[in-house]
Amino acid sequence: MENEEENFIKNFGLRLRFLRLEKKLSQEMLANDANIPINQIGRIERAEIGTTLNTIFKICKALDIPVKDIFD
Amino acid sequence: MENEEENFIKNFGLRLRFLRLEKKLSQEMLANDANIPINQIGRIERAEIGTTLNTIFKICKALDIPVKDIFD
DNA sequence: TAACAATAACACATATTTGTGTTTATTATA
DNA sequence: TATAATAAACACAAATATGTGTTATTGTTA
Repeated sequence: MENEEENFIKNFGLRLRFLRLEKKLSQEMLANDANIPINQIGRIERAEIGTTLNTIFKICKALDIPVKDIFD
Repeated sequence: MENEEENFIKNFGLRLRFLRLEKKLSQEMLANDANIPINQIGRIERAEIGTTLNTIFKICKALDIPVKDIFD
């Protein structure tokens, strides 16, 4: 049985990866657009961290999607 | 001219407060339900901090709403 | 007014994320 | 194979959030 919170973080990471690839962006390109470190995208996608509102906002802006869409 | 990220954090706080009051919960009651410190709710509502995925998940679960609803 | 509940506003140690850099795997392509 | 592009994995300091506690302020009600 999985931990609920960990599962949420993992799903968030998978969703981010899906949306990023959908736009045909590399982690590096997205990181540059969002003005965050290159490694940060990978850490989030691999669910190593539970990122913050600031980073979520910057990423969604770079992906050109409403923030709520990343929680679908 | 407002900073976009700060504005996002502020809106998140206002939205949380609205949803909490809608359910007629005090900060303390919500904090207990979400199993987070009492002060944390206030800090988020006042936009003192840009909270993390973990806390967002716990709060939304306590409010009994999908996470995406807090980003409307 | 007095008493109470709720929130704000502090302080401080701990935990986590962020930012920066480097190195190693992996994947795709010529 | 060889090369390049991409991603993973690692380390570490700095910044921020969390967790805990206390005190002050605000709002409501008797």
